[in-house]
Amino acid sequence: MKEKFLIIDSNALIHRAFHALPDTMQNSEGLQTNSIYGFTNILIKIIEKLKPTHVVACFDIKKKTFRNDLYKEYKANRKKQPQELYDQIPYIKKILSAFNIKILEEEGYEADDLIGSVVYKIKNIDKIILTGDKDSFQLIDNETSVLTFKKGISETFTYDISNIKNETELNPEQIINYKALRGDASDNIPGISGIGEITSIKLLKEFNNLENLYKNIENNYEDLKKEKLFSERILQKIKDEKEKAFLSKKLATIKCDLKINYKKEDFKLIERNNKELKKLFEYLNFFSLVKKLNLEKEKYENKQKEENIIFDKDINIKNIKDEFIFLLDENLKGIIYYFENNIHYSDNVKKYKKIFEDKNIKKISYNLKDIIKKLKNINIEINNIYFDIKISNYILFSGENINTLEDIIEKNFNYKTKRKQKNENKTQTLFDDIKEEMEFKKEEIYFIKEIYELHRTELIKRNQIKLFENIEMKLIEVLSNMELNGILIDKNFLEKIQKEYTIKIDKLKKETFNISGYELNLNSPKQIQELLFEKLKINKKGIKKIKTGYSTSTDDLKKILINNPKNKELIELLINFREADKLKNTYIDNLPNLIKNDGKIHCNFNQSITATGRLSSSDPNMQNIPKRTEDGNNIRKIFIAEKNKVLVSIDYSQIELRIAANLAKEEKMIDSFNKNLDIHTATAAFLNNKNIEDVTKTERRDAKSINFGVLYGMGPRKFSRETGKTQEEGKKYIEKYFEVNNNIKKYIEDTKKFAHKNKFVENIFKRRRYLKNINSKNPMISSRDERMAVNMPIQGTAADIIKIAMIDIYEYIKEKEDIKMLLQIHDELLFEIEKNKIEKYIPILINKMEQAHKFENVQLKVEVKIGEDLCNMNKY
DNA sequence: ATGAATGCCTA
DNA sequence: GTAGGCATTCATT
Repeated sequence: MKEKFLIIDSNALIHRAFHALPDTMQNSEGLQTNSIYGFTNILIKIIEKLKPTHVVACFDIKKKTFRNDLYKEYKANRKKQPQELYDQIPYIKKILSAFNIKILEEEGYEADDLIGSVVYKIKNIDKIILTGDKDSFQLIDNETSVLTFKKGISETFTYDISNIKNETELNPEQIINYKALRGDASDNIPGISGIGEITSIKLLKEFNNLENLYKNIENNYEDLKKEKLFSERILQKIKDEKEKAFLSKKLATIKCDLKINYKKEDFKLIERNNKELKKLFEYLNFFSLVKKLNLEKEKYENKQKEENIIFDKDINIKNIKDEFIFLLDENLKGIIYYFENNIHYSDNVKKYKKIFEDKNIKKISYNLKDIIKKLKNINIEINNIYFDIKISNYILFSGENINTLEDIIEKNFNYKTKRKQKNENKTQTLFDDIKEEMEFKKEEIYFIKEIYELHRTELIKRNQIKLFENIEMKLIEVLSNMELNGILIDKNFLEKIQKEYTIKIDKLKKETFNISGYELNLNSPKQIQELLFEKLKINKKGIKKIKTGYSTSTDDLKKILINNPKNKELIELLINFREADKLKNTYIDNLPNLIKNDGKIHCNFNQSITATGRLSSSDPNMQNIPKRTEDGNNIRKIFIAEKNKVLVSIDYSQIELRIAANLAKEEKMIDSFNKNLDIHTATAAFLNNKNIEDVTKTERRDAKSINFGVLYGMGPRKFSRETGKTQEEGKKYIEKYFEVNNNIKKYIEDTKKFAHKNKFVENIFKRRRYLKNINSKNPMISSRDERMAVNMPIQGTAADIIKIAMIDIYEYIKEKEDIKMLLQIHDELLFEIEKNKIEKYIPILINKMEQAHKFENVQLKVEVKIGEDLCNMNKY
């Protein structure tokens, strides 16, 4: 194996990490750890990547260096760094020792001088200098290269003999001459006044070094003046400031002749002390690093050998410190939990009622929403819902679509749980059922604890702990409550329309077959294609092409309707069949299966699915109940209020446009909202240079389409299709929109820039969305990510605002019997309130929703509707 | 049984 | 153009 010598400029890395990582990174004792973490992380990564055979870490001892004797102002401009930085250095040295990496430092010298001297002394080995600055470029030679960072500490770049000239326009040995002329503001090296980057490079290209430059200036001054390559002013300065130039050169020159009392072999990288490292990392709360070193797997395997489940005796609450990590059995009889470094099992959940209800004990688990619901069923309340790793996993890694406990464990620890192994090869059973389940849970509870610690560190590091604790964790109980509430169903009405729709659909089918001349499956796009485009030979021009031929979607059927009057009846029948069949299948036929004993439907709100922070709903999806068409809206009569109660719907008015106006600080939009104008009419007035009252219906519709379209990154093609304009007209219209709303344009551009640079975007609550294809060379793919990037901060901010409102409202209503929160439909909340209490509650609900977040420019606004069923809702 | 493809419902 | 859930058909384990 080829030998490689990694030489670390420790102080440079420590400073870099200190400023690149947030100061919120602390261990449980309050020690700031960002430098330690950054340094260690880089060290591990570089060792993995370069696989050096020898390593040394060089440190400054910064009192006064020999350079201050030469020039007392040297580095005098440097601010003293905060004490929090210096406090971290001892730990970095301890970590280096645990890695068995030699540390070099010497009074009166900088790390650079030690590096130079090591490079000079140790020959016949490839040397890589890891540093944060460019001073060490002067050391580059055939076997020495410099590895530096770009973008904080997230990317690296190697300078070596082959590329240094291209990158800096200078040879390594010219670097010190460059500093002699140009100076270095950060080190307070003076240089020659009035000579900057361009002139110094030009001078060095002409004269190569300082000595030769002065030889020429002193001997051929008049000739140089005549040549006019450099102005007389410059030449005079050079002449006048000779002393300063040579002093600067001395200051910039790395000393290479310090005595190094070691041989090459002394720097050899030997096996690290894992035990010591584990101890250090655990003290520092670096759980992700424990994992990175594969220390965790080792730990778990050892633990497994020595440990068995302890069946608990009566446990005393006082013995549970402040964290309770637990999982329940499916049948709610058993509980398995982590306590005093052992895994305990009890077959009596009820015995733990006091612990669950204790407000001082933090509850930690996976999928607490379902646990809360189960415990509620056996009359146990749970307080201090503290950490759910399903939720933390979503905040941290939502882009990866990993949601199950087994997958979260596998992702974090590269370990396949026994449950997952079993599921993958179904044939073999490890144990009998109870024993097997116990084995599975034992593993899972162990990993929940580890993941909790790891995720918590990561949330703090990314500054997302507030989002996690104040929004997502608090929402869990709210959602479990809504799911338990459910919404009442009018079974009689459901049975009635089921019969009606059966007849209606049958009739539509028969009429269709009369025209087509044969029976076909109207649900089969393939057979519809055959009928329309082959049997009837309908013109395919303008019809959307899809993988299997031509589309038969309603949109395209409507196009056919316009161009083929003779097929009008058939196409209309198909469209009507589609709508009726959809309503019957999706809503009427399925809902009865989901009604529980209380006559209600209890949908599931998923808190960890969407990419933007919204909730989603399933079984059934209560967020897509029809509304737009008359027949569709009629379906809503299925959902009713309980006796003596009403349904109250409160929805945010134009919440996304209000957010966009605030984020972009778009004056015209802000003004329109604050004057309480209809935003689409106002936009139309601006676009057409008209007064508000003169805006036509079409103009308003086009403006509405563009107002929404902009939030999604719509292009001229879609816009023209939606408004019936030509693409040319559409393009002009959009341009006009951005002229009028220039701040929106700027906001979109800035967001895209941020996304390209960081590969993620974030909303005002620090929720992130990663965009892994944003820099794809394929413009189809990269622009898709750009659109997602523009949309997420807006949609995601709206999502978090309504979550905050839900939390506030729940806090207020949770003990009350006469008001319940039933549903969230993205920008709307549905309540069920006793009829004679609506005047009491509605103003309070309005206030809590509108005050959920205070914006600087445009405030939030809601609208209220009331009704006895979801179809007939009237303005309040 | 499972998954891709198509289509349709919502904010 | 964004964000979802879900039903059906049809070809494939």
